[in-house]
Amino acid sequence: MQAGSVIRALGALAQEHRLAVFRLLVQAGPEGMPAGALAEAIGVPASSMSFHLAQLANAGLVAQRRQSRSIIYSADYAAMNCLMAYLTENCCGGAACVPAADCSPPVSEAKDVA
Amino acid sequence: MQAGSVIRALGALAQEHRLAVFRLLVQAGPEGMPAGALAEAIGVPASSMSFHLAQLANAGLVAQRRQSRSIIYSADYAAMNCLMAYLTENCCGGAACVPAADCSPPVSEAKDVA
DNA sequence: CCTATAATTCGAATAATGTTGAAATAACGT
DNA sequence: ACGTTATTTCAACATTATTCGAATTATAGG
Repeated sequence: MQAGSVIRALGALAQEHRLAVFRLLVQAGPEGMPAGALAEAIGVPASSMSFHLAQLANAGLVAQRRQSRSIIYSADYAAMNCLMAYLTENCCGGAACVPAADCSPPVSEAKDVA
Repeated sequence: MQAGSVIRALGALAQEHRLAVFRLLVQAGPEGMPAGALAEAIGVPASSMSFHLAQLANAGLVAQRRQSRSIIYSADYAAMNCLMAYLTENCCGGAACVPAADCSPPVSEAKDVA
């Protein structure tokens, strides 16, 4: 995976609605969900959802197929795997960066640090 | 890890210069690198680098410490691990999404798209 | 052919990010 | 205190993202 693709993929996921959509699609499995259902689930107008889905598709994170009048989107698990692989190999130095890591929130998470 | 933190981390890495900086810092190891060296390595003015480093720090991906006149930045491996963990658990469904995955570029990828 | 449904594209406003030089801050040596 | 070096902060500007209604395209059924 090339740096350019990685940046597109990261950028696609670095947005509230799109991250939510992608997670919905992962949960939905290979069957996927139609665009309209996603728009309703997330609570954005159809045109906005279309924009976000285009970003995810451009990043290669979702696939689309037409089924009658609906367009069904589904998560591309392989692409997600590739992204993870890149982050592991090229950003984490080829192995689990650090033995364990806690991952529990340090304080309140409300104000964030500087 | 919270969705908000994840979005900040993804957004921090979803930028050419910042991804490059982060990878440099990972390579540099725990010793890290001073801001000036990073600016020169990437080829951006000091004020721009400062901006990007602030984004990475805000996302919790890098740590900073002062050493004499320099401020040394270093990758926070644990944070990267947490991000990976979130992506795996919440986006890939708790396991390696798909058995293998090829990850080889489809065409030339030389020019990269937009 | 006409109507209804499902999505996308267009366009134009608003918001968020990225860039940079100049000024401010911090640490050091003299 | 002064000058030098290393970085950050400020402020103005440029670029890119996001939002969403209206218009458009595509499919299906009478």
